[in-house]
Amino acid sequence: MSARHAQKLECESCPSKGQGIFCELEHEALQDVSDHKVVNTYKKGQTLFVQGNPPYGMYCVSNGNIKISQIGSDGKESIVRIASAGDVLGHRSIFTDQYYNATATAIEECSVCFIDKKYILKLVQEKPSVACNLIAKLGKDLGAAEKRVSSFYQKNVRERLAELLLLLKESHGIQEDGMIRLDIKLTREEMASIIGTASETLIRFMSELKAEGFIEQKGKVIFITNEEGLLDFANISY
Amino acid sequence: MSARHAQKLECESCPSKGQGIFCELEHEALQDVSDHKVVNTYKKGQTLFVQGNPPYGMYCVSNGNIKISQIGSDGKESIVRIASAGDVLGHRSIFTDQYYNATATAIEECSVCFIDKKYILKLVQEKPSVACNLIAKLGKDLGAAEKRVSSFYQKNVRERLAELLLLLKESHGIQEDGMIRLDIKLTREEMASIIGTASETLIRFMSELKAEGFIEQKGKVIFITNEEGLLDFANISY
DNA sequence: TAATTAACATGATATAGATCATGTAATTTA
DNA sequence: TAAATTACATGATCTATATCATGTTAATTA
Repeated sequence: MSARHAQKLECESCPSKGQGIFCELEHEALQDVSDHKVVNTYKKGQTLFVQGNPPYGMYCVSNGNIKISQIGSDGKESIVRIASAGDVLGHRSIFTDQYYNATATAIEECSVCFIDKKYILKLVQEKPSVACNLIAKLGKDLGAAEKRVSSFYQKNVRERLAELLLLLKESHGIQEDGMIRLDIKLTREEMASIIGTASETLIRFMSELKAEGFIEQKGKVIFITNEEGLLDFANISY
Repeated sequence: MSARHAQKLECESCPSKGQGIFCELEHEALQDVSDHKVVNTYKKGQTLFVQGNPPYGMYCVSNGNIKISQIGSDGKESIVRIASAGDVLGHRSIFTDQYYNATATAIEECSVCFIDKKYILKLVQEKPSVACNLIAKLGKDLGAAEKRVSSFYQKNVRERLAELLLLLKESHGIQEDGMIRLDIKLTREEMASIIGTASETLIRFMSELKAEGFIEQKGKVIFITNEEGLLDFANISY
């Protein structure tokens, strides 16, 4: 195995190091994690796990974006979360001992480490920092999910769209030429299924935001040109 | 202090023992938890904590029902979760180090133990079972929240109402005279703010369900008389 | 590079459910 | 116990947004 190859596989040199749940582990412990994981790459559209299947372990995103979605009985896809570098996936099902209640799909090429269920359970028992970080991650996800639940009731589509753009700015925004580029490629269909609206309706409001100078589009890439303005009518109170 | 009074205060004899996050602790450790908590009683309408305030500790419900809600900028209340015996509250904010993003209000008389932030952080470090149970609780709550997010998109009000009634049956249902009594007193306004609809709309669909023989009402109390039927058109796929 | 397919865009129309209005029943409060 | 308030109930109307329709552009695939 070449040195370059080996390095690429180590947690120690993971692009997401410092953001993940293992960030407080000392060198040896991290090496041990490294030895217990498998790195997988997924192409756009490939699934990591599928709703209804039993979980065998946890996924840890090294790079790339992954959508976690639920399919309704009518076939409608609802995206409940987007996981990026440093995020974990499938952790919920391991600890609640349930089948996956969502499907994880790569929305672009990405590398994801898989850690066996047994090992992660052991790690949580032995390394309080891992447990605490996992609790914090779940807590943040829960907070975000609860915020979304109330947004559905309290906000109209236009407000939810502004909110989504601001959230994407937080998680994927990159300052560029005096504006903010959203470094994530979502189709309008996918964006619509995040805020729970029809794609036509989403596109209409995107056009409106463009016309009003809040955002710009270059191909699929979205730029936020007036954050203040978006914040203003996203109607965010917290 | 009388023996009866003392007993009432102990975790060892808590009505919620066995359901909570401390259920795997041995006698001494549980006694230690017991020594580090304060029992509070709340009357209907009183708040345990309020959106925007900083958290000082965690709440552990001994008995009674508590609503966790978010108030929108327009004043609309959205109930994101209901906590009952054995549930914990305010845990999210402690570990994510955020202010409360919701308000907890007693919807009936209830007893709740308060555990100091420092102590619970220490406990999670030292007792893996507590950490694991907390992870599992958060995981279940997250799963439920994500399910609700997709319900908003994939289901109409009638389906969400049926879903709510079935969820309340799981958490608060009591078999009684060949039907199931929902042992929780929610106003129609509150029920509406759980499924995200106007109270008038909720009442209309409740009347419909009554007329169709799925439920019965005696005053405020709701009985489920045809669970199969509800399940049938709740459109539940998981 | 042409052909095919998927994504984006916008107009026209339909509808689920919000809002407004009004009345009754059940709790609280005086 | 009466008065006042809050919750429940149902009808009438309005509106935000879904759905249908059709065309254009961009991205795949042959």
